[in-house]
Amino acid sequence: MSKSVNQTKASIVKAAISLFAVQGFGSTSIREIADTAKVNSALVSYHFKNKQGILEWMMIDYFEKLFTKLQPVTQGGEEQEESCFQQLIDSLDTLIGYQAENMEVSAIILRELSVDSMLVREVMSTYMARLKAHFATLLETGMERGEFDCDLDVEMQLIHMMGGMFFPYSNPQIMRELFYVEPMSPEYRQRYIGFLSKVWGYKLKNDEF
Amino acid sequence: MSKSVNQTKASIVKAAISLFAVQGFGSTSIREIADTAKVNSALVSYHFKNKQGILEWMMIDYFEKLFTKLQPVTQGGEEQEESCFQQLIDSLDTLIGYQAENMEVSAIILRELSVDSMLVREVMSTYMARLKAHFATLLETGMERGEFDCDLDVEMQLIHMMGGMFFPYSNPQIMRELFYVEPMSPEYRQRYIGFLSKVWGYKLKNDEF
DNA sequence: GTCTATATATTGATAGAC
DNA sequence: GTCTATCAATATATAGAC
Repeated sequence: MSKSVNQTKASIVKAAISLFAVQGFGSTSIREIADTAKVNSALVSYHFKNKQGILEWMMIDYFEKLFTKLQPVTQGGEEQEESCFQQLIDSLDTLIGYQAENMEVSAIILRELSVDSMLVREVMSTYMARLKAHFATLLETGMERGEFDCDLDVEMQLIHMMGGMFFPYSNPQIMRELFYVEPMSPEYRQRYIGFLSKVWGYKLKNDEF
Repeated sequence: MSKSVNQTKASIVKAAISLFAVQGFGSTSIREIADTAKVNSALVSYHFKNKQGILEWMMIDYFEKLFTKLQPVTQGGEEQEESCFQQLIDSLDTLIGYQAENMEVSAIILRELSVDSMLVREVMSTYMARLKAHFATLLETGMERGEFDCDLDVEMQLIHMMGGMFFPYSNPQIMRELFYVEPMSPEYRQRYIGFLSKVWGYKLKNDEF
């Protein structure tokens, strides 16, 4: 019985992550990755077929693990279950925490999602669509239940919400050098969730005031 | 008297923009740019020194023109001048409009700002810092004047605001394929500004209710 | 699974003629 | 400013031994 993930394969991925993160996918060569991982460069082709194969593996692994952590939305009818507001905050917290724990991969993926390729389109139509659906469901059922303000454009709320969640992990350098915050730290996560709770507190329906 | 910007130089930039946008800076070669621009590849080195030189030219040109359009904040003491809230909305509208008019370059810059290089650090410490200062001033003076809710974390508001503004232009593909909106269109701009006005309307101090 | 060796193509960049 | 010609470096990818 061998290790579930090959040691060489793991070290290639690890090296690729650190290189892609600082200099970008396109500016990184297979040889560079192999050297950093201290493995023979031919092994990259063996394990991943080509450079894009590493990125593909990285993206799938990232999203599969993410969806393991995201609790499915409880839409069930009756009492005692969590409010949509609470579920929303929990989901945001999970997503932010996950991005913080995987800063480099998060940044790589968000960056590479802005280029045009077959791989990107596939990730977009599967994982990103699933992620959007998750938050859309929360927002919509929350509105049906009267938990949220129905006056606001739902799609715009989603866009604004996603922007707010992704941006700090898409451009951590901006966070660090411009705002002097470390998006990787638990403090940031807590601060951000606190901020969101407060902002949305204002948007809850009247009886919340 | 010759043209202020060399024709060849302009066509190289134009070609580089379309290539960088779809396949990324690192995955684009000088030859590819030259071929697309239908100019000799040696001219790229002549006009821009190297590939990074094109990106540098692109960034400087982009930000210089942006700051031409952004109205300086009027902090002056007395009446009759615009409210900070209105100035904020105006600035956001300008920035969003500018990004929409320069979709490809906006996406390229936001993407490349997430890699680590000397150029990026310089752009960050000059232009991005200036942009942050612009919005920070608006928010802070607005709070001093009692136009905004002072309970909210200012820095977090800035971060969230920037995220919301940049994200759609950083990842236009997500907007198109996930939300079915075209961030380049004037409709989107209007819709987004309308949304923001409404959201912040809730956060204005009490006498606004 | 890992290595050596290598084929083949592409890269960025420049020297020098026009 | 523009071109041709070219170099040296580096790229990806594979065949075949171990």
